Amino acid sequence: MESLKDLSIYNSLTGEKARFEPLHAGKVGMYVCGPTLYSEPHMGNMRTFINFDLIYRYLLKLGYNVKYVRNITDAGHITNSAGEAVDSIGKAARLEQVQSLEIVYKYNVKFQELNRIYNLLPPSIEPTATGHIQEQIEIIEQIIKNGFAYAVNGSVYFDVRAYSEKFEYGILSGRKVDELAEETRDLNAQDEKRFFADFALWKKANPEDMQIWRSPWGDGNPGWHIECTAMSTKYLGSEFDIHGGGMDLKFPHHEDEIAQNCGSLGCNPARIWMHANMLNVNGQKMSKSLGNYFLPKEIVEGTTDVFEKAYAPEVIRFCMMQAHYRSTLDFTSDSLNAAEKGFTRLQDAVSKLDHLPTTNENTTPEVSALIPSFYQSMNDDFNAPKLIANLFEAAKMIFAIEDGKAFISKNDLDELRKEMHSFLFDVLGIRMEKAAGASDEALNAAMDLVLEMRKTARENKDWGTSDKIRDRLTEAGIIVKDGKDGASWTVK
RNA sequence: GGUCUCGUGGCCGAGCGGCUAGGCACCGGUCUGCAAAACCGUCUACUCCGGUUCGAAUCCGGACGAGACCUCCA
Repeated sequence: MESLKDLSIYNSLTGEKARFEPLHAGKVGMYVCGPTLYSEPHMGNMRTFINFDLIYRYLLKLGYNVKYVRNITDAGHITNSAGEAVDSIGKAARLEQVQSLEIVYKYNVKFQELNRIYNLLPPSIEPTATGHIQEQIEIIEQIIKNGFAYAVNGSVYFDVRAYSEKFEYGILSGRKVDELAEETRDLNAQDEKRFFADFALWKKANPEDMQIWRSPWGDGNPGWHIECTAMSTKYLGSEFDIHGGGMDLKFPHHEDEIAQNCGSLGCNPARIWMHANMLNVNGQKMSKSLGNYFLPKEIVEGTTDVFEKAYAPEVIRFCMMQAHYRSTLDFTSDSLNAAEKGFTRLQDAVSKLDHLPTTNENTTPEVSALIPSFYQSMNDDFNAPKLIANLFEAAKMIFAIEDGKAFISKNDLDELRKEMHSFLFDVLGIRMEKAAGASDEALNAAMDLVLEMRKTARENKDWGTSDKIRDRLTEAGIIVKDGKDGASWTVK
């Protein structure tokens, strides 16, 4: 059984899959870059968070005691390479004529609501950048003390050249310091920096900034990358197991985090770096200008023009789980509809688990192989699509058992039910509640009566009445289906 | 321009050197008063050109194509 817990993880740092060995037996420290709350997270953001939720859930499933830290960026990102002040949060706040704290709070409430809708487990801690200004200042002081940063006119920059004499800048993204100059498109940003690749740790305040803090270098605000270094260190220590985020954060954000950690504490913060891939919509990266941009809530409510109909959050999550976290995923009406259909099939099979015939004979070998396959798939770098294929195999076997073409013992059935539920609900995080309609008792009672009358009509071969009831109900939005065990209905 | 991914059947997507996932659609069948649904079965792909190998979708080289990052971005 122990081999069932032999997890391998792909490490972006090495470009290889390796057996996972936690730094401290039985415990995992994981840090994931969370949302920047100057707007509502879009569907692409959600995919990353959902993927790390899956990873968190599987680590828990394997019995690890996981400390999962996902930060909230609520301090403005300060500079771009051109050296212009870009205080995203302040900008959005002024636009909407409110205080920055107010806008961050507003979007945080929305973000937490999305977490519930999409069934994400709450992380162990969700620390905010603004709540850790002091820690950030202390890290910056340490980096200066170690000789890897310098202060200029109230700002502090990381000294990439000094750093690269002792450490390797670019180990994560495969960049070479000497080559960085050639690949930078904009070379106008020299201004205060000694070297074009240097990046801000602390930026002097502009008069129009909405968020300003005091520091040893004067009033200002922290650089974009330093908050993660400060918070990961505070909650997980100088070195921990897993650091994750979206692919687009690999450079410069994560590269600079490594530099800051090495520059202050002498080591790479994480043993394993994991990067989740992007979500495409209709073959292209989600973008407002392409018209394929939508919010996680809009697709659930059917209020986006990108798709013709609404999709349940479980269906969206299921669709996402059918692609590996390291692959790009394309959302189209076809892929979503396919996921919806498949999800229903799996749902049917799972519900049959509760009243499946068992035998005293041996369980069919194909059925016995099911549970180990679930673990093997997930142990292979969290291969959820493969797990789902295994679950469909299980569905097929469940139908076969029902038809008497395969067999399962009582004990094995109990075990299969337990593990299928666990992988579906706990690991994939997919809810399988009964479809809507069941909540309205009056409607249920009325439908029971109508279907009973129709049943009588059918027994009398009164097809006219029978079909009239079905057609009128269809018009009213209620679909009636005649099965072997009588008629069933769903609201559509 | 630089760095790096990737190119799988009608569509979405696993695969990491031999045993050729899975879902959806299509088609065929079972069931059914009809319809729908459901279940069963079928369909055998790997951008192109070289190379390595007994054997390649899978490794190497090249071409073409797509995308990401280099600038706020999950």
